[in-house]
Amino acid sequence: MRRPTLEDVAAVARVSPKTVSNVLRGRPLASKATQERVWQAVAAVGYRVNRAGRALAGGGSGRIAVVVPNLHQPYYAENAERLILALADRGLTTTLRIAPDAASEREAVFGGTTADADGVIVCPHFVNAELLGGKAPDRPVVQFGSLPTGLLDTVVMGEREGFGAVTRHLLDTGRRRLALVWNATASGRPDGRRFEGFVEALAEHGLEPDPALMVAGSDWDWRAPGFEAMTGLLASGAEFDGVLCINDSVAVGALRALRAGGVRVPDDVALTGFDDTDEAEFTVPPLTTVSPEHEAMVDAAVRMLVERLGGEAGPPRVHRTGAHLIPRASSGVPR
Amino acid sequence: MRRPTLEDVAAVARVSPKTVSNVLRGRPLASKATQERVWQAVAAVGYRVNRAGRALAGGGSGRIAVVVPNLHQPYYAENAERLILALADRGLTTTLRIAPDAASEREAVFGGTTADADGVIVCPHFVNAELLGGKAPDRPVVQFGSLPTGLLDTVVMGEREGFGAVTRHLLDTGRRRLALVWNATASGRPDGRRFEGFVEALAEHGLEPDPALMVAGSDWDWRAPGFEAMTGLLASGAEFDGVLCINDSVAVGALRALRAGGVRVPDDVALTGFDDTDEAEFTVPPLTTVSPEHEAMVDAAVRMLVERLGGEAGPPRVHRTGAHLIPRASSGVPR
DNA sequence: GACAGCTACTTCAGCGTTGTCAATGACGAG
DNA sequence: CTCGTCATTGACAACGCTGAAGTAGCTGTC
Repeated sequence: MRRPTLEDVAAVARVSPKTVSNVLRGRPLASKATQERVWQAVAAVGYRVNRAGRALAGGGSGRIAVVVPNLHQPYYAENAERLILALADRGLTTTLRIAPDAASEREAVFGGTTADADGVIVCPHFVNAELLGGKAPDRPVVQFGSLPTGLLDTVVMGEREGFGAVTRHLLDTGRRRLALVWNATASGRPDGRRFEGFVEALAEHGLEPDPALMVAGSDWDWRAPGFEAMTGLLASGAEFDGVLCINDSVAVGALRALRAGGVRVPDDVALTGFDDTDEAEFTVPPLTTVSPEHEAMVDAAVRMLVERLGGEAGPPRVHRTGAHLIPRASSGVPR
Repeated sequence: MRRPTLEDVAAVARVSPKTVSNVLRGRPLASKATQERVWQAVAAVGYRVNRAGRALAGGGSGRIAVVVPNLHQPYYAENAERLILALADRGLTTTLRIAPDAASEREAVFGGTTADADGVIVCPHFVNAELLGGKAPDRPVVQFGSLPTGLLDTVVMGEREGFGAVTRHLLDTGRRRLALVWNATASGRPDGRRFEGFVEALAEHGLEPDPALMVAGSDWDWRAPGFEAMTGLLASGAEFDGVLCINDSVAVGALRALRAGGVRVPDDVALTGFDDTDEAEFTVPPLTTVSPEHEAMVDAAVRMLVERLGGEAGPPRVHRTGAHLIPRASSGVPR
């Protein structure tokens, strides 16, 4: 019951193994008639390419490494799922690499443990120009989200416009004292494109961010830090009628803290997240959030990767996608 | 800048490539001194094994396929994460295959699209003896959870005892009219080991399941079906003071339905889940659940797989793990 | 002192595929 | 009718690694 090889197909199609190989790779070298015969033979013997052989001979492994910091945060799990399925549609298998720290993320991008992949899509938690050491990897790597480094093809989400939109949404519904629950940043203050969107939207209403209302959890953007940060904010005695969280998971943590503190959402305080993860739809109350247009992001990432795999040269590209508000009950009109 | 091969290492260590290979594979054929020299040479040239070459030559690819129905359900995402990390600890890379339907799950187990993996760990949604066609695959496959088929090494969680424990917990805290929110089953009625645990625990208190209190969502065990099912139960006008859900995701959906219906948790109704996923800790109120002892399950699965990869023969084994109650506020004592 | 039985290696062929380049045949031009 | 050209296809040698089957050199044995 040996697995059929190119040679078996060749015997049936009455051509050389090399011709079978050419047909399979879609090379326009064989005549129509030969191609036809080869495909029939492939079906007849039930041939499937041996990736190891192909990889050894230099034809590529057909394998893509998807790199995420973890899978327990829905944001990463859901993106990994979308990417894996989209890659599978193109006939590419996925090696999923969990890189929980900067060193392993860097290593995964450059290829130590993912050396057998033809390309990489990294959902970065750490990547930046410094981490990359200013060097571009020697195979196609697409960065999925976060800030472009100028070194990698990058898909960026509509962070500024999205966060601006949700900020305006709160302002438009009468909220004025807006708190921010962020992840830990190097500077100790909220930063990044989302923060810019926030500041811009406030400015349109003649407002400025209030440092007393900006809090961050410990080192990771996740539910527990959101809970901690909000608990701290409540304890500070600060007054606010709206809370914008850097993402949905943080918002879920913050929501629990608000409820534990006896604060009603949305009656006393409006709450919002970002990312449009599945969990946001099933919180109580359902969470207003921002959709980064996942489909468009995944499409762009896979398309760019495939183009590079196909030999496309040129400087790193940046694909920008939009973002739109998903209003739900957590930001309902206050009484 | 060619990637170093066995031959490069061999040249430095002044031995044959084959000896280097033997040392790398841990074969006790070389002398201590030679082994030492080889390892130094490996470090010196920065050698990393070429998996394609090894796989072609028959030495195995060092790659394991982890098969899950999806990654958007936290149960699967969290298990995938644990499995991938545990496999990585053993030097095994993971191909993550998302198999959303029975056909692709079967195909992934038998090896069509995962042919290049040395072994498989499948978190099944469909696998059963019939689906497998009564045949065992020709490479190590470990089934992670669900019912043993007698064809695969299987890790089973403490479903019956776990569900029994949570049932007793509700009974012990005075709940008597217990509803069940299940996933869709072939029979249209709750079944399986968890259900057995439920029935047993009820019997200890001289009670029987009430068909009017058993509901199921549509075709998938997930938040929305939990919501639907609970909405239906509320609409039926049935009275109950406790709800046991087949898993945490269903419970999250049910929780939202309860809240939407103005039912207070836990004051009016106690609510419980199963699986101890991360989301259960951050619902409002936090969800009482059952921990299937993830660590033990993952350890057992990886250990069995590695043993099989190491050539261990013998009939399919079943490793049973325990389960313990994690009481939280959602099942707090009623007023 | 010839030889079996070790230990410590090496040699060799081949895994399935592909790139390179050569070979074949058909066909039109001269 | 011969020759060059183009369109097809084939032969061959890798790619990096490992299993099987060697070959030395040494020890101990009768």
